[in-house]
Amino acid sequence: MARHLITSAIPYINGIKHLGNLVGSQLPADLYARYLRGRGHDVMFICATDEHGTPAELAAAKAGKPVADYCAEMHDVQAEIAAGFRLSFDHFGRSSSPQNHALTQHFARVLGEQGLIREVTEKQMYSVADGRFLPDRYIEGTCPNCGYTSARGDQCDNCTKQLDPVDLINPHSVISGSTDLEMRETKHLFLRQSAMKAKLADWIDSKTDWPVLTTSIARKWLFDGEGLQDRGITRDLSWGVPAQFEGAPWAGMEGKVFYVWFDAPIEYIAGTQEWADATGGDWARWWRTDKGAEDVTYTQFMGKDNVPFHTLGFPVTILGSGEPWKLVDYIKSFNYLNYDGGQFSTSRGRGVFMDQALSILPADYWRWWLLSHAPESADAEFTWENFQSSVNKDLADVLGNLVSRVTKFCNAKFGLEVPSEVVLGERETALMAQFSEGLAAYVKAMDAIQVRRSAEELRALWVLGNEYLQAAAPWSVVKTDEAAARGIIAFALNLIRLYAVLSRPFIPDAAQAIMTALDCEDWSWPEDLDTAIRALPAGHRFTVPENLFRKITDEEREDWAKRFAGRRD
RNA sequence: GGCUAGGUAGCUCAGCAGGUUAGAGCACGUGACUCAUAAUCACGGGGUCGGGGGUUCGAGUCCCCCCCUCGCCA
Repeated sequence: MARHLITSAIPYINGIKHLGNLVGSQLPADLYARYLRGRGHDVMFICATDEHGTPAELAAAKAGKPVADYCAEMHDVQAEIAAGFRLSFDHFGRSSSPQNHALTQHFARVLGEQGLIREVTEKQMYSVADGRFLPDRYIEGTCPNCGYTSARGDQCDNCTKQLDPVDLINPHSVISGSTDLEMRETKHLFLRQSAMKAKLADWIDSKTDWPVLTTSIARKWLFDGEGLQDRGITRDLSWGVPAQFEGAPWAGMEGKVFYVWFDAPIEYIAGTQEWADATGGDWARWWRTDKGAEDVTYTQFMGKDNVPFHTLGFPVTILGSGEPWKLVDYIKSFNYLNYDGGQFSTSRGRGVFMDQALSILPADYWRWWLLSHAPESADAEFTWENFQSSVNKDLADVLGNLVSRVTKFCNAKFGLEVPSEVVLGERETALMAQFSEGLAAYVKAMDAIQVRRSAEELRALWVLGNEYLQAAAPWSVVKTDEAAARGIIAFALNLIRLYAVLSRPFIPDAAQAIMTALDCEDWSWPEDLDTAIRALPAGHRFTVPENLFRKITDEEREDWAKRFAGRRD
């Protein structure tokens, strides 16, 4: 039994995420976590909400709520939706937790003591009326380029020109509307990533088995242009981890907090501490190599936009601390999922959001499609036609119908119990050989976290069941040799139990429905097929389950395509 | 403009340490079967692997140039 630490990139707090976000990190992480648990390994699967920063403040202001209240509410909303998708986190934490406050300040202090943080004085826009410095996004004015009156301090949304706040005509504070703005000197902390460049480069070079997507992005940031740059890790906000604290190796940082990309990954650790505090568990054995984590395999999942923070920023924090923290072993990154010829868009409400998805169909339908089309080698594309045909064919026809025809046939001819012991005849032995080969391919793909390939191999196993049944034809055999027909069905029922076990990482609800119908609780992984195929003995009672999956009709498909094309209501 | 990843059957994608007639699923056609959610199974049609050069006995698979798409950066 091995020990696996798994983290998913933590979703930002300002609203409900769309399917592209889901398939880029949380869902494949869940697949892997479930698979490893299924194999009997010890798994710690951590996720959280990323709550600090400007967008959270803006979203809270828009909702007319204090930012702390807003985040608390949205965390609960996201947690509920995650549960709806059956994401099996051991803990779904919050980057605003006391644990993360303390740990982020701990890392900042240690990094400061290691000489990896420097103070930088720069000029920034200050709002006298608001009594605070304003991030670029908090300033609006008229674009000097196109005349758009609501251009932001960092960029004009109308003509997309990159701007500096001082470029704006009639600049004003987004918070108060005040035009009483002035440039003032201010001090920020920078993480000296550049000092760790060689070490990071060696580390990345040593990861020859990582996805190209991961290493190529890391190398680009390491070597592109002038190479890896130091990055500011503080911001002028009130919502966040205070940058001035007792024992801090610097002064004058009052009113500033750490920037999200610094504290967000630290939440992986703090989230585990939250779990420990809630359950009485031991977090250190997962994260401290001096306290039991030396044999932990740590895998991170994320979309490609998050790769720089996980290959450079966070490792600088971990390695630079000089303390024995567990460093990531494997980074699985994903491309983007597009929606019907364009991008998913949170701001324009284009595409399907997680809550909407669940309101239309149960989690398994989405899990199956998303995972079997995960954007691994390139950006992938969601279309309703593809979704409909995949779900109908793979889930309803290939798997669902197999379970249905076997259980119903048995009930009709022999009643609601396994009608015979499993006896491996020539046909069954041949199938077991094929199955064994297919299972090995499935396991190999899962071990390598090849998501699409895994789905393909799993489906191939389902198909074997149909091939077997079709060739064995118990419905005609029963007319001349009832004992033989009983044997075929006993074998098929046991095959179905195996499908439940093997399919659980992808479609946990359907897997449970099968097991419940079979009145079985043996979820153990079929390390030995010959034993596993006999798990349900003769006379074992079962029930005929409701159809596992329904089909998506053309009318529904057209209706949904129309509904999600534009504005989210 | 720089960089990344791509451009392979109608659709979604595999394949790429270069090597027999280029694969899968879906869709399509024919047949089988009738237990099952008009499901399943078998067989078949269909691609000059973005374009052009080159290396090689041999190239979707390596090199060069060009075109197109997506994203990141400037």
